[in-house]
Amino acid sequence: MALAQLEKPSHLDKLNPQQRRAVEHGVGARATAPAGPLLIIAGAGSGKTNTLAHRVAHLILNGADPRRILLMTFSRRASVEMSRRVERIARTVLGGNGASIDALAWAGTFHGIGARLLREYCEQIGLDPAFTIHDREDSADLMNLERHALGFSKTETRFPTKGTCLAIYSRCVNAEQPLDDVLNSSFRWCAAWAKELKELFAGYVEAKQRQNVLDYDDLLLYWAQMMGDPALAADVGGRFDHVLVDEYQDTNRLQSSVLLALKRDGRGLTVVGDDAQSIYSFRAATVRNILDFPKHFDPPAEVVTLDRNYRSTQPILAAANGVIDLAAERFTKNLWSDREAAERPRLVGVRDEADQARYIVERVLENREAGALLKHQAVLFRASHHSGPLEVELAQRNIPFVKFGGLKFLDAAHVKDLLALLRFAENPRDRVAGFRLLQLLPGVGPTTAQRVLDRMHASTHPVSTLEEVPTPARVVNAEWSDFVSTVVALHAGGAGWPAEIAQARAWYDPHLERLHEDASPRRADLLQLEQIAAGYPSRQRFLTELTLDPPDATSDEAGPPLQDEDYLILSTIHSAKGQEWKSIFVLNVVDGCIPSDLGTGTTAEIEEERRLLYVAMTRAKDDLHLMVPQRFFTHGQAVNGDRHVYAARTRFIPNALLKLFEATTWPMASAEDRARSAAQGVRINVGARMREMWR
DNA sequence: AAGTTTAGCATTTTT
DNA sequence: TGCTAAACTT
Repeated sequence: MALAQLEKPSHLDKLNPQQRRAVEHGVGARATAPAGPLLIIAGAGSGKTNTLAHRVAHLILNGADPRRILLMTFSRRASVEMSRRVERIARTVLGGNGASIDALAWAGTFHGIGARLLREYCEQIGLDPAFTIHDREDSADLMNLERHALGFSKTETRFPTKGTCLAIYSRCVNAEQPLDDVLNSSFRWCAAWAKELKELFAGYVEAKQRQNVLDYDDLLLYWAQMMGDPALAADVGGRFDHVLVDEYQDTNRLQSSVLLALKRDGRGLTVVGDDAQSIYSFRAATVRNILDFPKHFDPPAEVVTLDRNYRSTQPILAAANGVIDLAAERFTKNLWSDREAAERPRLVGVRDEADQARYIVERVLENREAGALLKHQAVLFRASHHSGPLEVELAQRNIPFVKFGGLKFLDAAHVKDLLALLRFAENPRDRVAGFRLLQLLPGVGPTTAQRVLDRMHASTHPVSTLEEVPTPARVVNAEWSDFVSTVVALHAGGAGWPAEIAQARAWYDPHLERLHEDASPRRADLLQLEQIAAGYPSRQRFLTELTLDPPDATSDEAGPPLQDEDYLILSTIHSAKGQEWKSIFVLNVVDGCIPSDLGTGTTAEIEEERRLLYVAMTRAKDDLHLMVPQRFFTHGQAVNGDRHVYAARTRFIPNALLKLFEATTWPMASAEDRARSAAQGVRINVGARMREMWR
C-alpha cells in the first residue's frame, strides 16, 4: 500500500482545487492519526459523490484500513453507488496487478448500520438477537392495537388516528423533543390529548419490548442509548478510524447524537451536505445539524465549499439560482457553471393534465429520435399520484417506464401475508405478524387470534405452546394442524434458506386462491419475492434488509422491465435526490401541488417546498421543462364530466423570474385562447378546491 | 365470534 | 375517489 504514495497520484488530477482540498484534508505522509473534523458544503451537481468517493479511496490508498471506515449514506442506492466508485478509483490507481482492495465493510444507511451493530451487541444491551424489525405500517398496526386496548378508539371526540399517533411518537424520538414541545410545534390539533398520548406511547414501548420487535426509530434510539455507556461507546467508536456521512442536511437530532458519540472529538469525521437541498424535515431532519457542525468542535471543523456545478447548463442553473435566491434564509453560495447553452429552461403552459402527458410523451420520443435514451430522461413530481394521467398515456403509447417512490411492492396484501409468516417463524413473539397470519385461517377472527397469541406469549417456548393449542372451534382440523406444522417447521429452519420461502408459499397458496379474485398476478409477485429472497444468505438477513430497503418496483402486469431494456424514469422529487438526467420534466408546477397545500402552511414548510422545486430543477443536465397545467379535472364525477378548477403557476416563480425561462404554451394556442388564460390569472388553491368537492 | 356491508373519512414526501 | 372502521347480519 505504501507504494501508492510514491506513484503520481493521478486520481487527484481531475479534481478542482476545492474538491482536492476536501479529498486531501488531513491525509498525508506524516499524518499518523485521523485528522480533525471536516464539513463539505457541496452544492447540487458539484461532484459531491465523486469527491466523497475520492476521499474514501484516497484514505485507503494512504493506508487506512477499509474495514475500519464507516460510510453512512441516505439510501441504500447511494451506498451501493459509493462503494462501486471507491473501488473503481482504487483499482485504477493500483493498476491491474495488485489484489483489489477489500470492499468497504461498513457502508450503508444509518438505520442499516444501526441494525447491524445492534445484532452484534445485543447481548451487552439485553436484546434478544432474534428481534424482528417493524416497518412503518407494522408499527402503526401495533400502535393501533395499543390504542384499542386503552380504549382510545371510542372516545367522545375523535382521537388521533394510528398514523398520526405514530408520527407524533416518531418525531419525539427523532427530534429528541419532549411530547409537549412536539405537540405545540407540529401537532397543535392533538395537544388536548397529551395525557392519553403519553399513556399510549408508554404502552407502545412496552409492547415492542415484550414482543422483541424494533421499529425504525429504535434502530437509532437503541444505538444512541448504547453510545450513552462509556465502555460500549469506546468500543463501538474504536472500531472506526474514519466516519463519513453523506446528505448531512437530511439527518435529524438523534442521528447527530449517534454520530457525535461515535467520534466525540471529531477526529476522523467528515460530513457532506447542502442546506439548500434539505427536504426531509417531515422526518424530523434539521438543517441545524449541518450549520452547527463546525462549532461543535474545538478547534472548529474545517469547512470546504464546492460551488462549481458540472451538471447543468448555465441557463438552467441561472433559473434554479433564481428560485432559491428568493428563499427566506440562505447559507450557501450560488452555483456557477461554464456549460454554456442558448436554451433557457421551458415553462410550458398546457390546458390540463392530459395535455401535459401528451406534451411529455411527444418530447420524450423526439429526444429518443435524437439519440437520448429513455433512461436519460426523467419525469419528476411532488406527490406519487401526480403521475397517474401520464402513466395512462405511457401505457397506451407502449413506452416502458419505471416509477420510483410512492407505493411499494411490500404494501400489497399478499406480500405482507407471506412476510408475516416468515417473520412469525423468525420471532414468534411478533404480535403484529401473528395477528395478521392467524386471521388468514377461515374461522379465526380478532378474538381467537388474540387468545392464541396470549397463550403463546405467556410461555417461554411460544412455538411449542402453539403446538399444544387445541384447534379453535370454527377452524377445520386439517387447516389448523397444517398451519401449526408450517410455523414449527419454518421456525426450526430445517429446510434451509431460501427453500423455506417455497415452503411458506406452498402453505399460503390455497389462502391466496380463496382470498383474492386475481390470484395469478399476485402469485407472480410472490414468485418474484422468492427470487429476491434467493439473493440473501439467511431468513433473518432477508427480513431485515427487505424492511430497511424495500424494493420499489410496483407489480404492474407488465412486470419490471429487464435490465438491458430502455425505460423512462418516473420519480417523486424526494426519490430523485442525488441523481441527474439529461432531460427533466417537472409535473404540475402550480400552487397547490408545489407547494403542496397540505400541512398547516407554516413558513418553514413553504420554504421546504421551495427547496423541493430547487432540487427538481437542479437534476437537469441539458434541458428542463416545467409543466404548468391550467385546468385540473376534479374527481368524483363521470369520466367525461367537466367539473374543473383553475390553477396558477407556482408562487416560487413570480413574474420577476420569468426572464430566466422560455415561456411557451402547448399545443400552440390561438390568440383568444391565450387571452382567455391570461384572464385566469387568479391564484386559486387547487388542492383545497378539490377537497371542497367532498365537503 | 366471524364475516359482510355500509358510512364516513382523509387525501405528501421515506429510512 | 378509494380506504378504514364501525354497524349489522349470520
